[in-house]
Amino acid sequence: MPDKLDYLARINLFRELNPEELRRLDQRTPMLTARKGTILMQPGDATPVIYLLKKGRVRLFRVTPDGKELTVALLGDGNIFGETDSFSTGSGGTYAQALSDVLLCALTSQDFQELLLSKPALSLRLVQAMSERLRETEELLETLALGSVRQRLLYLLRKLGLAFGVAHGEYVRIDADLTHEELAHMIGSTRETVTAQLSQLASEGLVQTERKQIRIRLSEIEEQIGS
DNA sequence: TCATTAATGTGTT
DNA sequence: AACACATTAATGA
Repeated sequence: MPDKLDYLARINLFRELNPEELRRLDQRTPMLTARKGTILMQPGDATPVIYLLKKGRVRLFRVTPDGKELTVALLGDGNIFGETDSFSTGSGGTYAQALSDVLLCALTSQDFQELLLSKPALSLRLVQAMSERLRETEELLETLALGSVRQRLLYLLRKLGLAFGVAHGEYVRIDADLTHEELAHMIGSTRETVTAQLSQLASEGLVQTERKQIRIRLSEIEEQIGS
């Protein structure tokens, strides 16, 4: 089954674990829940922890010097995030916020290292996923630096369509409950501008929008990006 | 149902 | 892009 939650390189470590191993992991790691909106991690947190996201959605974001937020990644079930000396999913200065109620495992970096040693396939997968994340980050950087808001939004919609898309007749529905504001945070723009650009795109027939729902014509958007 | 909050739409600077 | 404000949908007491 294709992975629906693959935005900015999902690292699904659970996929590499069999049920017994998962059970063992559950037993030795504190499980915690947090409600929607909670900041799970922020720069300067004393305890280096690796989190495994068991259920829910989390966004990683950074704050620019002038106080604006830039979303760096959306994570779904099975993702990992955190900062330690030996491993980092961000580049320092990264916040993590729950976008839904979430269920997490907290691992110390020691636990995490032991886990990787006991299961080499995990390390391999981690390297692959992090390489992919790096590649996507470079691509994102280029688009953010060079593109118009329209270009950036189209780029984002394509990516979201590929990651969260569900076929919906002529359209692909982006199944991620994103608000215009959240979209703006992902492309370094503002809520109003995203709203306006989306209605522009809608008038061109490239997208259809409803509150917290967007459907896109993926292939036509890809054409637009190419040209 | 009513009141409040969240999301979106739009015009002005 | 920032701001103000209007409209509409969702939430929840």
